[in-house]
Amino acid sequence: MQRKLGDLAGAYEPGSFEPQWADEWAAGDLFRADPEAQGEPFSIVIPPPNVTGVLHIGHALNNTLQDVMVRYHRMRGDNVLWVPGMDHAGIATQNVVERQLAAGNVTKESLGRDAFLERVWQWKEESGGAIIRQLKRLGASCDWSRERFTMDEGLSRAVRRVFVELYRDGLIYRGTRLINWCPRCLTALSDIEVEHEDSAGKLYHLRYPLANGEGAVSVATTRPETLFGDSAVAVHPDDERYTRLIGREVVLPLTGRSIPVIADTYVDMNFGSGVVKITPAHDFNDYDVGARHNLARRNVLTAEARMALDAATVPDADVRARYDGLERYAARQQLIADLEAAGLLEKIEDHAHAVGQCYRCKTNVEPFLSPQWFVKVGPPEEAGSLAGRAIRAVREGQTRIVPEQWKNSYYAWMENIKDWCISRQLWWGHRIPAYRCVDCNRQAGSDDPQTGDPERRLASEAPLSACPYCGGGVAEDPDVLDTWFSSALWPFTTMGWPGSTPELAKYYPTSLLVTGFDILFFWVARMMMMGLHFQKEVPFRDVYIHALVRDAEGQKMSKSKGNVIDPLSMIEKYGADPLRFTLTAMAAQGRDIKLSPERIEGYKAFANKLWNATKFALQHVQAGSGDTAPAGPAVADRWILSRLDRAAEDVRRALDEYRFNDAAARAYQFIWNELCDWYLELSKPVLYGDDEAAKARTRATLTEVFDTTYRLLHPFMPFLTEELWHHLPGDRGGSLARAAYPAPDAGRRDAPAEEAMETVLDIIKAVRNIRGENNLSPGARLDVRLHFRQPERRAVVESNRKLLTDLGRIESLDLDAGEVVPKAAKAVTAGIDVFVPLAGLIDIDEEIKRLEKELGKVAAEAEKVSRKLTNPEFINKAPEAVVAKEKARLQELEEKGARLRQGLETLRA
RNA sequence: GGGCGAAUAGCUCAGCUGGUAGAGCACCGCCCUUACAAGGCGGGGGUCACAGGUUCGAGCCCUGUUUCGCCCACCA
Repeated sequence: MQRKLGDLAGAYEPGSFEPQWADEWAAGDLFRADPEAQGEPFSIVIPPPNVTGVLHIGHALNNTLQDVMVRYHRMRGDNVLWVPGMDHAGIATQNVVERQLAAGNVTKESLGRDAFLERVWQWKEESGGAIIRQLKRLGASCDWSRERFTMDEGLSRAVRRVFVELYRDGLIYRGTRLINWCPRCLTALSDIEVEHEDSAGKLYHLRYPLANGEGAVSVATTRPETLFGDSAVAVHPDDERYTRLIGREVVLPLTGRSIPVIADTYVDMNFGSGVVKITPAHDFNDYDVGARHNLARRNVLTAEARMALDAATVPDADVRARYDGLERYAARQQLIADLEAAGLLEKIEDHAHAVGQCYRCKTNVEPFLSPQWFVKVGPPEEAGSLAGRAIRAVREGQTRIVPEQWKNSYYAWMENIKDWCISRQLWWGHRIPAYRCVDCNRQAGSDDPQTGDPERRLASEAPLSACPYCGGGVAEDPDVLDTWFSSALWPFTTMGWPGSTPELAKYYPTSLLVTGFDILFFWVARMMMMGLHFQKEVPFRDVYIHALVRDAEGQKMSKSKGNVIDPLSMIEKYGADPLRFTLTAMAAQGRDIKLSPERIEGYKAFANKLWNATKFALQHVQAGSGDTAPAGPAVADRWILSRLDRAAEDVRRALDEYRFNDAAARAYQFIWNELCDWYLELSKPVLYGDDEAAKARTRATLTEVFDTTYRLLHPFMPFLTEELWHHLPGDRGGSLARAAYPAPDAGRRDAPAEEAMETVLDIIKAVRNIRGENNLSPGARLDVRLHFRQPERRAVVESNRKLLTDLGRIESLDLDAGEVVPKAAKAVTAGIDVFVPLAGLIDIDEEIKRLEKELGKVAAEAEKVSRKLTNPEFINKAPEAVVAKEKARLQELEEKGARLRQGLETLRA
């Protein structure tokens, strides 16, 4: 994998090396996981992107964060597995292909099921790989040899096994229930696949005449067209306005049917008239009320949400003829017109309310009575139920959710969970492995005692050709499973379950799941339930929930708004590394990311900085290729190594705690502010000097520091660091991705060097400050005189005289100044007074102003601290260490103030 | 109707267990100094939304208020 570098001469151009590295990484065995190998397991399964898509910015964030963790752990020497793959995304993909067909005026029905599925597979093969290619371009270090697809052979077998086992355990059942139905997709949906969008609707007040002719009751509804399906009207049992009516009957307009007035506490006395129409087949509340009162369920709609009235429901043939086949909203208009004509429309009010919409096509969903398959997930309070176990696992900390605030959402949802409708009337997906015996019909064993599905069902992993009970013919269930059913199994099916594989033994439970909160319920919760049931163990130890990426204005990105930031064009324009670094640096826990291209551009400058710094270092390191092993490093060398050691420790800690932004910021800060701004500048006097031994030492340090820095930064910017790393001298045989991550090293930590350098840097900063504040030219060389209040600092200054004079642009440096230097600018650092004699350079008034400003700050600060210290409460109650610190600080400030004042007096004199 | 989160410099945001308010960009001044003008050096700028409370001490903890944002929910 040694890659002969091109030229570093030019500027940083990520496009010139990123794609090559992406190819090389993907081609090799670099990221292949070996369950037999040594090392602590660290495993992640990718949240499988839909085959419908291209990489969007959310994927870029999600996979960048995973890759940061994966590369970090791999470099730490862990045994790492990152499983890539794709999701078949049943309803979404079917919709895409149907739309394509529609463009050619073809329907899936005209093609037939098998031919249609062939088309979907074909489409999957063509475009399904795009996102994988894009992930590679982003730098994702997955084990590409293990790429899985939710509908591949192995996973499909696992899905059938799971279905059959759950069915046998009584955890999957079939029943005719009121479910959410999309009249456009023509399929059932689970509760969470319905989105509730507040919209401006109307509240219609209708009059239902009393059967005895004594007037009418007023009924408020948002859905008048379901009137035909009414089985009762309900009032609250305590509502005195209506107690006399309970048990009487009203006449349902247009049908002539008499329906009872019932009492149920579900009714809110304060809403509308306090009388509610009860339509058990078209409303979830009414369904429950109907069940309590044993009311008939009259379905008045087709699957397409058109009116379909039978003679029992609406005896009047004319009425039926007028409504049958009318689309639901047309029927509403018709009904209002009819009621108005009959004098039964009291009023219409504006009324904002939430209407459920299909999460895939935004069509208003219809509560619809139909036979479906369900997973029995509750009751949540029952410890042994699927939901109960999933709740307990998080409560007991077997799985940790980060940031913790999401735990509340998880609990809240889990504790109110209802059975999961898993059948979909689609073609694309896992065919439900269940059969209906054509001959055993009407046997005992009805699934649902109340609504009754009187046909015996058989679940079988292998295709079934005859009924095992009677030998008769069987019909395969035409439906497919909810796409989330197979994703719920992802953490263990991708590892070879139902086989017992070395992968499962080594890598399950996975170490970490990185995902967005939008699929916490769709996916995470279901994986918890299925993992616990089938593996007797949680599917992941940690769940890191990241934020949503928004545009610079904080708007959710959407195609219709046109504010989508396309990660691929960002990579094209700025490079994958800057994009990755931006996303990582902005990934603060619990906060959405407002992304703008300018930010990425900013981090490209950072990459460029490191690129150029490397150019500088190599130019010198290569010149010294014949160096022998240097003697002990100089203080500046020890200092930068010590600082780097601190940075490594901080970055590691941040990553261990999933504080991605802190980790990125710390690496950035070290590289730019310590390595580039200081160390490289400090190295110049040595490298351009003529002390060969010192040069050799500095070259060795440069090599070591850059080597370690690339390792440190590699998880964030893999391409740049890999490229630069191979430019370093020596044999860099493998890939940086397999090199060791910097670990805190007591040998590098060097407090005396840090303290010594602080003295030197303080003097340089003081001189620079005087220069800048007095508007002296940066080129002007100054005479500087130092007075040592703490003589022990003299030695370090003396031995770094060259650094000081170069970086401070000092003409002459006098270490023997007295306490007072007339007509000089003055700065006070720890233990040292810094004087710059004016010698006609400095405007005395300007310098007086500068000193006054400085003194003002110091005095104000000293005043604050001194107030604190004269407060007996503080002295008595604050911890000793805090008091001591404040005392020291006050002394320091007072000393500094006195010195500055002295400087002022000297100038004024 | 519940729940969660946010409010800190002109802008975008950090600020981990309460102990000297930070960064990037923008701004001002001086510099094309032999890695980098995608740069260097120096500098200005904040009643930490508001009102109370706890504490020796609050951006951080508690209560309330305001303004945004999100999630969940079957008020017809």
